[in-house]
Amino acid sequence: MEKYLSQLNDAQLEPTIQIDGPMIVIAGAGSGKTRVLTYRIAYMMSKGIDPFNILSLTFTNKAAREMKERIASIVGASEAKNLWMGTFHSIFAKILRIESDKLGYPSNFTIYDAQDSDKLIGSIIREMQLDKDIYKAKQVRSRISSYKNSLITVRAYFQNPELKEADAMARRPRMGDIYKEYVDRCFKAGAMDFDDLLLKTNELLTRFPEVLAKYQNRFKYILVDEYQDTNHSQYLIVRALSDKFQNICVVGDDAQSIYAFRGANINNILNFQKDYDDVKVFRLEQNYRSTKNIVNAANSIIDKNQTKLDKIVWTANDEGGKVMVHRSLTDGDEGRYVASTIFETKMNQQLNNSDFAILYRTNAQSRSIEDALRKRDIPYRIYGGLSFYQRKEIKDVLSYLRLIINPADEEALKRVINFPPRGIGQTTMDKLIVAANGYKRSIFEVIKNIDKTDIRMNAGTKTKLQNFVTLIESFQVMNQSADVFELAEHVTKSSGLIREFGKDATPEGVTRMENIEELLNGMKDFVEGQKEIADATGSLAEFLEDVALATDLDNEKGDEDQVSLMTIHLAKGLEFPHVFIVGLEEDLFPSAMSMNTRSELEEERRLFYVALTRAEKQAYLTYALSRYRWGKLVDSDPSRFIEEIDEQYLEVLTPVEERRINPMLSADIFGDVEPNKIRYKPAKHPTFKKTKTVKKEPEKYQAPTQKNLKPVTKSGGTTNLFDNKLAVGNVVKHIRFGTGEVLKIEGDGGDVKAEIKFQHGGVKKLLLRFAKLEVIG
DNA sequence: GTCGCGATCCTTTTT
DNA sequence: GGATCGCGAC
Repeated sequence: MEKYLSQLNDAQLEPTIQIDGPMIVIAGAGSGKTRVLTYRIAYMMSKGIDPFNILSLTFTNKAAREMKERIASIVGASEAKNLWMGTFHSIFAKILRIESDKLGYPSNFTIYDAQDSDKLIGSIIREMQLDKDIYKAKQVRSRISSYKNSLITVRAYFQNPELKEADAMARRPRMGDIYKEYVDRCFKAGAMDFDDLLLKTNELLTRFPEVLAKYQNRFKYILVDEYQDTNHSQYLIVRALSDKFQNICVVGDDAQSIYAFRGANINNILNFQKDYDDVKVFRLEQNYRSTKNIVNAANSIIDKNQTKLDKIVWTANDEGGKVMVHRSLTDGDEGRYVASTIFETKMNQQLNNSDFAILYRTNAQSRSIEDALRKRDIPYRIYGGLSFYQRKEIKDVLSYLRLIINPADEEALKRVINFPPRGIGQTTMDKLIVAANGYKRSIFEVIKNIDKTDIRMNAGTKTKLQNFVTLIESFQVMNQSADVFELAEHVTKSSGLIREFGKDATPEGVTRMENIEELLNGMKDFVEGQKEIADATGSLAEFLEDVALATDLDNEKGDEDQVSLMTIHLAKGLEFPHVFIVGLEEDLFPSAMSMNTRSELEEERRLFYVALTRAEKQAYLTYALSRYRWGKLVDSDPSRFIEEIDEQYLEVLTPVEERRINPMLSADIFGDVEPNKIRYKPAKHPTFKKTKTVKKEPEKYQAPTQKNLKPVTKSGGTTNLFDNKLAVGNVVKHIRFGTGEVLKIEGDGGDVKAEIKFQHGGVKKLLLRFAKLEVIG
C-alpha cells in the first residue's frame, strides 16, 4: 500500500487517508480524482475495513467497473469482488429486488426504459382520448420524471394546488390523471422506470425503519463520485444511508455539473458543508491531464460563471499548442476540415486513431463528420445515439425474454404479441387492454382466462391469442433448466423472429440478423462471465437487469483503433490527446433551448468547460457559417463561448482561400479537398463579428437543363448530386438500391428530383439534395 | 388485419 | 434526412 500512497501528491494523499467522518473532495478536471477514490478504498481495506461495509456510487457502469479493476489490482480480486460498487440505479435495483415484497412488487420486476415509458404514456393518452398534440408523450414523460426525481408522488401531486395549476396553465389539466394512470399501470405490469429505482428506494427507506437500519449498518462507509450530478432523490438516499455513521465521502466538481436537465441539483455539492457537521474539505487543483494552454483557456471560460466554488486549477505540464479555432463555410466543410486535420496530424506525429475524439452538442451533428471520415477511410466509432440494446430487433428479442420472467410486462407483450405477425391487430389489443384495466389483471392473465371474460371476439382470434400464451409458457418451462444463451437461441427460432428477419435481404435486414447474432454471443459471454462473480446467479433476470441499465459506453468492443465520436455529456470523465469540439455556433452550442435563464446558460458553459478539459495535448474548436438543420441550410453565428476564451490562448485559423466567389462551387463538386491545398494563416485578430458576407444560397441553384448538361464521367467517391450535374441516361449507383439508370429529371430550386430505374427495386424518385449517388456511366 | 406511402414533426443533453 | 403516425388500398 505504501508504494501506492507514495505516488500521490500531498493534496491527493490527505483525502486518501482520511477515512472517518463526512468529507468532500472538490476535484478539478484532470486532477486525479479517480486515483484518490480507488486508493482510498484500497487503503480502507488495508486498514481492515470489510469490503462488505463499503458502498461506492458512480454515475456510469464503466466508471464502476474500471475502479473495481484498479482496486482489484491492488488488493486482489477476491477481496475487491465483495465491494458494493456501481451506479445508483444498478445498486438500488439490486436492493429493491431483495426488498420488493415490502413494496408489493415481484422480485422479478421489469425495468422500463425510456422507450417503454413513452409507449405506455402514449397509449394512456390515447385511451383517455386526449389530444396527443397537446399531451406529447415525451413531454409528459419528462414532466412525470421530474416529479419523481423531486419525490412528488401522485398523492403529493394532487395535494399540491400549485403543481396542478402549473400544469393547467400549460394547457395540460389532465396531467395528474395521466401520472396516476401511468403509475398504476407500471405497478400492475410489475415494472419500474429509471426514476422509480430511486423513488422506490426512498419509499423503502422511509416507510421501513428496520430496512433503513439494516442498510445503514451494512454501508458503514459511503463514497459518491460525481456528486455534482446527483438529483434530489439520490441526495435523500445518500443522506438517509449515511445518517447513522456519517462516514460519507463525496467527490465532485461543481464546474462539471451538466445534468440539471434530468434533475441534478448543483446545490447538493454547493451545500454539502451545511448538511453534515464538521465536514472536512479537500481540494484537488493540480491538473495532470492537459497543457497549460488548455487549462488556462478552460479557466478563462468558467470564470464567466457566477455560481461556483472557489478553486484554482493549474498545471505543471508543458505550455503546449494554442487552442485552434477554425471557421468553415458549411457543416460539410467542417467535417472535411476535421477529417483532413486528423489525417495529417496522424501522419506527421505518428499517432493512432484512438488519440482523437470529436465532441458535439447534439447527436444529429455526427452525420456530416461521419461522411467526411468515411471518405478519408478513417475508422471511427460513434458512442451513444441509439444504443445497441435499443435497436428494434434487439428489443424484440429482449421483449420475449422479459415476458418469460414477467408475463405481466405490458410493454413487452404489446411489442411482440403480433411480431412476427400472428393476425392479432390493434382492434383485438384495444379490447384486451380495456378488459385488463377493468378486471385489474394483466393482459397475459386476461388471455389465459379469455373464456371466463365478457370479451367478444371470434373463435379464430381467441385461438391465436391462446397459442401465443402457450408459446411463452413453453419458454418459461425451458427457463427452468436451460442457461440464458440456450434459452435465447431457442426463443429466437421458435418465436419466428429469425425467420421474419431472415426474409429481409436488404443490407439493413442483414445487419439486423448480425445484431441478433451479436446479442446471442453477448449472452454466451455473460453465461461464462457470471461464473466468476461472487453472488451472481447467471439467471435470465440478472441478464435483463444488466441490459436495462447498460449504456453504449459499457459496450466496449475490443481495442480497435478508432476515432471516438460522442456528445459532450457522454465524454465526461474521459480524456483524449487530441479533441475536436465542433459546431460552436449560437443556438447550437449554447443550445437555443438553454438560453432563457442565467442558470441554463451557465450549465451550457460548464458543458463547454467539460469538453475543453477532455483534451490532453491539443484542442480544436470549429464552427460553420451555415449548417444543414432539418434538411435546410441555416446561417449561424459563432458561439459566444469562443469569444469568452482569453485571446492569448487561442490561435485563429482562417483558410487563405475561402472560395467565397461562388460558395456553391465549394467542396463536393471538386471532390475531396486535398489536405495540401489548404493552407492556414493566423488571423491578425480574432474577428467574431457577425459575418454575413458569405452566404450559401441554394435558391440560386439552377436546375440542370438539357442544354447545360454534360454526362458526368467522374467516378469514385459517393457524391451528393445537388452539388453536381446529372443527366438523363446516366448510370448511377445508390448505396441502398444499387445500380440504376436516370430516366427523368424534374423540379427546381432545392427540390430537384431524379427518376431512376434501378435494376433491383424498380423506379424511384429521389431528391437530389439528399440522395447519395455515384455516377458510374 | 396488413402493408405501403405521404405528411409532419423534428433536436438538446441520458442513468 | 429520419422517425413516426395516419390514411387508404387490398
